[in-house]
Amino acid sequence: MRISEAADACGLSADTIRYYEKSGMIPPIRRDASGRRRFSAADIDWLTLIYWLRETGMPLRQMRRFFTLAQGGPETIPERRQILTDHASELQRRRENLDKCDAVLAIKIASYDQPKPKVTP
Amino acid sequence: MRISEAADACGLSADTIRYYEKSGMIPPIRRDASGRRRFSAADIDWLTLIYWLRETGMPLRQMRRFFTLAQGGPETIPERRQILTDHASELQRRRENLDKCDAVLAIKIASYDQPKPKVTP
DNA sequence: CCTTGACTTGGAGTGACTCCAGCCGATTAC
DNA sequence: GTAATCGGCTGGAGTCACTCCAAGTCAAGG
Repeated sequence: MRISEAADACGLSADTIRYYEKSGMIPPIRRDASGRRRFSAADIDWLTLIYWLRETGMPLRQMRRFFTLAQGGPETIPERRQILTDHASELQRRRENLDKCDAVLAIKIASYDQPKPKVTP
Repeated sequence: MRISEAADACGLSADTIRYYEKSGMIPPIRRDASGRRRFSAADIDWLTLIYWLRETGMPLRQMRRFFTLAQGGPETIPERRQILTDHASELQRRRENLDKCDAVLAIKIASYDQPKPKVTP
């Protein structure tokens, strides 16, 4: 797979993939004879996970940590699991924020329908 | 109210409030004799709305647009309402993303518990 | 009067991209 | 066969939304 196909497959842009490779959040991608990246299915899997972590706001620092651990052996699994479960709790917090914001928006929008509530009309 | 109190009240940092004032997303705040900002209750209300919009990822460009409209008369209400309802749909999209990411995380976490599914053992 | 602490400004630094110039190699068009 | 086009390469500049800092002002407390 070439970078444009990889980008389509995982949802990240080609620029972002190159940037992630440069900054060590994904393994160095294999190159063909003319120096172009060729992505394996495993690369795509990794990029897809990264895509979802990013999409829900995981900082790159933490992704990098996760990647470094994944390079190590299975003894790093507990910490990897911890990072993912921590992120899952973060998602819960975000969901609550969305709810709160929904409420604020609903109140604000409603206030446009009843623009000036008179005091004892 | 002074800036530190305003920051506590709305959830934004003092630096962020100053930045938002500089870049025209909130009205210029009244100053006291020695040039310090004094925040009214209306200022805090505005900042609190801004806080929730930002917290759920509204770009500053759009907040600025919304603020500019709010400076205008009630004839800008339809567009203001539109911005808020658009943002509410965006929140819905984000909520779906969170769900999707939850699923991806659950699968990944589960894979640590059953690390190597043997093919017909 | 001196210190402390909260505030002011302008400007530099950061994270995470995003875009672009200028180059190279492969494919297609004539 | 060679010209044009396409996709990809690198390094570096630009952007967005802060965040931090230096250097200065001002007010209150001891």
